[in-house]
Amino acid sequence: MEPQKLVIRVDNRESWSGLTQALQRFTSLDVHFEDLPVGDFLLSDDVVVERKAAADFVNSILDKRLFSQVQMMKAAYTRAIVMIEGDVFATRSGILPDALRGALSWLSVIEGVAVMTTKDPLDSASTLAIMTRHAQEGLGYEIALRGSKPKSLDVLSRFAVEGLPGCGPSTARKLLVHFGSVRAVYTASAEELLLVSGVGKKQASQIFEVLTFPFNS
Amino acid sequence: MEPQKLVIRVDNRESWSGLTQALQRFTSLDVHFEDLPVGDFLLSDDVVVERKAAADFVNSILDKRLFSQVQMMKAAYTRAIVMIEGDVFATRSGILPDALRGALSWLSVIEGVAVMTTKDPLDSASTLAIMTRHAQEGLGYEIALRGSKPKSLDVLSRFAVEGLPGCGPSTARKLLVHFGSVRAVYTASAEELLLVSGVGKKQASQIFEVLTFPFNS
DNA sequence: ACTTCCGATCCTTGA
DNA sequence: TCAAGGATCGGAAGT
Repeated sequence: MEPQKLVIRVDNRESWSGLTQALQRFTSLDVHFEDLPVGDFLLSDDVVVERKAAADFVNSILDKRLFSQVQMMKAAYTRAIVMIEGDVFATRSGILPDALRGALSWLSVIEGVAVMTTKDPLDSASTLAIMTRHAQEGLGYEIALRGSKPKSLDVLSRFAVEGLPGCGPSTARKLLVHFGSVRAVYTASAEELLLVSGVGKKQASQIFEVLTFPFNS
Repeated sequence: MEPQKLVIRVDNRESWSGLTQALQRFTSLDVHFEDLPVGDFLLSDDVVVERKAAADFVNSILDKRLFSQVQMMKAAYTRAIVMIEGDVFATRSGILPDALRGALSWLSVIEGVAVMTTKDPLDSASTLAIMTRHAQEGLGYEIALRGSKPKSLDVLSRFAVEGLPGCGPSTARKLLVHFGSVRAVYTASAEELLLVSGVGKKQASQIFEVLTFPFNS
């Protein structure tokens, strides 16, 4: 009997792309289109792929999109893969080579996100086809190797607090640890904010001002 | 005080290579030579790297060395990385492209082994230097989740509210108009949020969850 | 991601 | 005890 087709779920934003067209020509694959909350391809319930052209990859570093995207992917799925199409070092864009190496190393070594490089959309499609088979037929049981269970809310909390003036990653974390939740941070008085180390008089009043500022129309 | 040097342990078989020479010129690194039982570089007690020139990589697929080497690396260390120097698809060696893709996919998707591709020995050295720092110190700082911020109060208010899940510019504005201030939005209950047009049941509960989620560590 | 730069915060001093 | 100084940290902007 004919082997059952593998289902690959593709985000609607990718539906027009050449890659996706190529993907549909694989008889082994059943291509479904959906609105994926994060990522571009779902190879199984556990494996998500974000695909970026080389230039996009560089841009997503520069504007910091990459980092939040990766955090979301890790939060939502047990295995996250970034697929880079083309040569990132060839995109002359003023970015330091060490910044690129840093980003790639960060993905692999720190975040544990697999990086897959491809030559062009056709290569990407072929690679996705194979990865889909591996993800669905080759994994089966050993998903356990990602240690801690994902906590997307931690990321979202930090994201929310980093919206405050003068709050970067470090101060955001301190505030959350001190107050215990986003809501507690946002209901704090200027004096309470002042108690957090790293937050001085000036910053405390700036934050408080934003929180209580009466919004006009 | 001066930061302590990072120790990278290099297998003796690699000691003569151009890569290793380049590695020794990094002032941040302290290069130790040893007889490593498996792999070519130890970035920390947990992270091992096997470095292969593109042609070697292809050969190790053909004669099945790759499979056992990876198994041994995984057995001995918690994180294994394969560094491929050069373009594997450029090595005309009769191997089918799909066999290469299969091997790369197998490493990433099934074995959970990170694959790092580099252009040449110098690129490899720079990459190893950065990976070593990441393996031993992590980033050493935290990365920002958002890009740069606006400065005027009303824009700042919107910006703060846009940190909530599913809140773009439009929804943020509606929430602010409805509640009157950032603080009021952040103290709202799920039911109150639901009253705002554009916010449905699902989004209301998501928002509420982020607000009240107890932050860990 | 990395680098550089600047201002705020914090910490030490010494009167 | 507190103010002024300098060392340190964290955020912003640019590549």
